[in-house]
Formats: sequence, C-alpha cells, structure tokens
Amino acid sequence: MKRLSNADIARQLKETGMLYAMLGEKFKPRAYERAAEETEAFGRDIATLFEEKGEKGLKEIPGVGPGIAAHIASLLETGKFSEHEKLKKKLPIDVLGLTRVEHVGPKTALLLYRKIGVKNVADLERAAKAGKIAGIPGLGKKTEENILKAVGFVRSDTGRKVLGHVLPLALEIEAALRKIPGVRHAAAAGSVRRRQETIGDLDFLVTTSTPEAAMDEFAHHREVAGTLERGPTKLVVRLKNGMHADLRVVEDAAFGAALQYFTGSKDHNVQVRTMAIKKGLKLNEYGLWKGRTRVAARTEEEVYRKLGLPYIEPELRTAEGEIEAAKKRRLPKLVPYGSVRGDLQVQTSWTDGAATIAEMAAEAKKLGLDYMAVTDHTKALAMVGGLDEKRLAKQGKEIDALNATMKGFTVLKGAECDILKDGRMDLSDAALASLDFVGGSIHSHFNLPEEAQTARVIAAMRNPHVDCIFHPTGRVIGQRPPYAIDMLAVLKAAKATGTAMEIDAYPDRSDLRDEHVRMAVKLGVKLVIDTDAHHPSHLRYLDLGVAIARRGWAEKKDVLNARSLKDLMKWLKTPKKKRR
DNA sequence: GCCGTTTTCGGCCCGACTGTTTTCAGTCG
Repeated sequence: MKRLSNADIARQLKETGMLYAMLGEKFKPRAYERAAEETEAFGRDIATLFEEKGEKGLKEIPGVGPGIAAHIASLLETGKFSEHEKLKKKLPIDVLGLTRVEHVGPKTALLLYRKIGVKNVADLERAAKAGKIAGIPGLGKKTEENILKAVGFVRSDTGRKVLGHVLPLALEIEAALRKIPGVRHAAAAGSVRRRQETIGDLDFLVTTSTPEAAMDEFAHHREVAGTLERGPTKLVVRLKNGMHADLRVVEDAAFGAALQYFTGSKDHNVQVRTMAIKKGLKLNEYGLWKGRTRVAARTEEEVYRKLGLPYIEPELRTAEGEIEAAKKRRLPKLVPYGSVRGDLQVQTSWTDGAATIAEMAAEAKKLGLDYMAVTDHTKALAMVGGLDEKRLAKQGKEIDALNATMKGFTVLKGAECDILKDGRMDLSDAALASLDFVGGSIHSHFNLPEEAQTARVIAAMRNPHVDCIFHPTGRVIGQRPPYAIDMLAVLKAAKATGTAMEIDAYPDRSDLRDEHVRMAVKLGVKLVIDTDAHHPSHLRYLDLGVAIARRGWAEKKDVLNARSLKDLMKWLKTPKKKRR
C-alpha cells in the first residue's frame, strides 16, 4: 500500500493523458486530463477512500470510470500502473515539464524527441541554445527563439500567484482601461473575476471605438514589461511580476457573451455550451446563436436567461453543481462584498502586531467597520510575548478606556488562545469567560497524526468559552502544508458544540478554504470572516475572505460578523449548546 | 476513457494567433 496524495495521483493521470496526446489519441487525453483535475480537486483523501470502499469507491470521483479506477487502485497498491508504464517505456520523456514551456505542447515535444532526442527541459534549453531546433520540419528560427525565452521563464517562476497578491493589480489595470478615451466597457475576466484562490494569468476585455489606442495604452501601462503577441483583437503582454495578461477588444453588442466566455471556468463553459447545444443553440464569445441569428449577447444575464438559467455569480462558475442548482432555482444568495461589519481577529503591539489597539481601531473605523475584536496571542506562544491572565486583564482595562472615547465603534475583548497539545486551552476558564470573543488556534505540534490532531481541536471546541477555531487547517500557502486533520469531523463537532469556524482572509493563509466552507455551509456551521491583521493595512483583506465564503456558497446568514454588533453579542452570550 | 432529458453506443466546446505553411497544424485559453 502506497500513501499517495491526491496530487500525486493527479500528476500520473495527467502525464498519461499527455502521453496519449503525443501519440495522437483523440479522446483519451481529455478523459485523463479531466480525471486528473477532478482527482486533484477531490475533497477527500483518495487513498483513504480506497481503503474504505475499494476500487468501486473510486468511481465516486467525477470523471473516473472503470478504466481509470483500476489504474488508481493499482497506483495505490503498487505505486504504478501498467498503462502509464507502457507509455513511459515508449516515450521516456518528462512531458509535464516540457509542456510547461510555452509553445511546447505534446506534438512539439514528440517531434523534438523523435528528431533530436529532447527528453527534458534541460535538453530543450541546450538544443535551443545550440540552434538545433530551427530547421526541424515545421519549426523555424522564430520558434527556437520563443522556446529559449520560455525556458528561462519556467525556470524563474513557479506559476500561479495567490489572489490577494494579484487582485489589487488587476483592479488597477481595470480602472486604467476604463479611463482610456473611447472605451465603453472594461472588465477583468478570468480567474480573477471568479476570485479563485490562485491566479495563473490575467484577462481583460474592453469594448471601444478605438481599439488601437486601447491596445497602445495597455501595452504601455507601468506594470507591463513587454508585448508577446499582438493581433487586431488580442494583445498579450508580460507583466513586471512575471504574469501574462491578455487584452481582448470585443464588440459592444457582444460584451456580455464575451465576458461570460472569458470569465470561465473552462469546465463551467463546457457545461453551459453543452446545455446550449441541447436546446438547439450555439454559444461562443460572440453570442448565443440560433442558426445565424444572435439571440443574446449584450449582457451575461441575457445569455443565461435565454438558456433558461438565472444569473450565476462568477465565484460559483466552477462546474461543481452550480448549473444544476441554477436549473432548480436553488442558487445561494451569496454574502455580498462589504457586508462584514467587524474584524474578529486582530493582533496588536501587545504581542506581535505592528500597531496599538487605538491605531488598529482607528483604521478599522475608517474602513467603515462597526467593531473589532482584539485577539492577541497567549502565553504558550512565548516568542511573541503571548499574554498571560494578568496582562490580559490589564489589556482589558485599556480597551474599556478606549471604548469610552470612541463613538460609533466598539472594541471587543478577545484572544487568539493556543490550543495545547492535549486539547486544553492556554488560559484559565475564568480568564476566557471574561472575554467577549475567544478564538482557539494551533501553533505547535503540527505533525500529530490525523486522529490526534482532530481530537485535539474537537476537545478545544468542547470548552464552553471557545467561540471560534482560527485558521483551521494551519496551512501557509507556499510555506507550510496543512496539518493532518479530519475536516468533516471537525465541522460536525463545530455544529454540535455551537463553535464557529474562521475564514482567515490573510492572503497566504486563506483558511478555511472554499471547499471546506461549502461543507460547513451544508452542515449549518457558522462562519467568521476576519483578516488576522498584524498591521493596519491588513484590515483591507476582509473582502478576500468574503470571496472565499462566496466560493463556498455561503450566504449572509452563515456569517456571524455580517451581523450587527448587537446581534453578534446576542449570539456570543447565548450558551454554546443553544446557539443557532 | 467517460458518460447519459442524445442513456449502454456514439458522441466528446470553440476560436484567435503564430509560425511555417502555400492551406494548415499546434498551442493556448
């Protein structure tokens, strides 16, 4: 038995699909690619699923049928599967690495292998530098140059970036496009518009009377490093941060159809288009067509309506049940941006925050919030000077004094209290009882086995004073993987004990993540959206947390701090077992 | 290889741009 992660399995399926594509297979590549995507995104651990339900259980993964289920079973039992082994023997090349290089797809990779024996990115770079690519039938000097440049990029960048690091730039470019004379509509489309967790590149759309002027402006934006492609309706640039950005000029009358098309996701569009075909229609970026007649194109609402669907919010367009829900008129009414009334995780200079309570409160008030909980660390986190019971009481007095001076804003007394290894809390019950809002966090013993880690968090939830579990998976994107925890069990315990779960909006945390939020919403678990701010500027991240909540189908009623202070306090003062 | 209001076989999303082509294949999104 091999402990392969979902991502490990996905990688091998993806490679298999790619190898089939090289050999010119027509439909297998797409089938393997789809299975790989679904495997990677699957909410549960597939090795565990296999242990519990065997090969049959694997068919619960969308896109996995009898063939691929057998392959995954073989992978989990032996670490390999025959199909993949055979293909690798025939084509012993790093096809995943090679196809990450722009301009190199499966066909070019095959050609390069057959003609000059290129097996990996290092071979590719050597061949390009030695001028061995130009002259191969179908490949010329230009392709060789492009490949050489692309190899350099692959080596310098890891690819996708976290939403919170990219969104401000995308919004800035969008605003700049709107200001260009002649531009009527401008919008960021793609994964940014869907507010996905990570972003690969940026897509912008404009409708304009002067396409050349719009493209020139875009090409010379201060964040643009250079132009990669330019045609009459499409411009591709490389941004200074290494990402690519597309600008497309579309017809004003078809802006809605284009926006729908370029917003994606790809899988959502496949489903929508398939639906159109079934109704005898055709959908492309120019509109929804019945024969040669355009029946909808101006707005997205119109396109969806003519397909018999209500408008589907971009965050939901992931092909994970939103079309079915739309058909049944059961789409959630997503929690709106800007609807969180107060930040409930804020660190101050009492521990590792950069600013005083008064400074953080002033900034929060300026941003239009009504309240904020001060949640400094507790004594177990000695390295940041975590608070003990005595200092916590002293801090409480400072908060009382501050509240006496502030109008229209309330500072709540709270703590980010460590959950000790055995599930006990780092502060006495009496100290916790004196606070308005208590979050429990794990900051130590990240490597406990799943069972122990799960029991530890559930024990903390049983404490009558713990209102919320902070950053429940503990991951830091790009730095630290999530700790092993049975999230379904944790969420069920949250429901049973009347404990809320945090969506930590800090960009590198984004924790809970969307798929867990969706589970929580289904179970009726209450959510708290906050920023884990350690600096006044971090308080602006709140809407990134709202984006996660929206991707998880959360409504306003699911989010505790979308409530007024009065209603929040009412909930917090209700004994945990009786909370609704 | 998967899947089903087209349902157990016969389909599988669609178009722009580039480069090397002389009519189109490959890549990308």
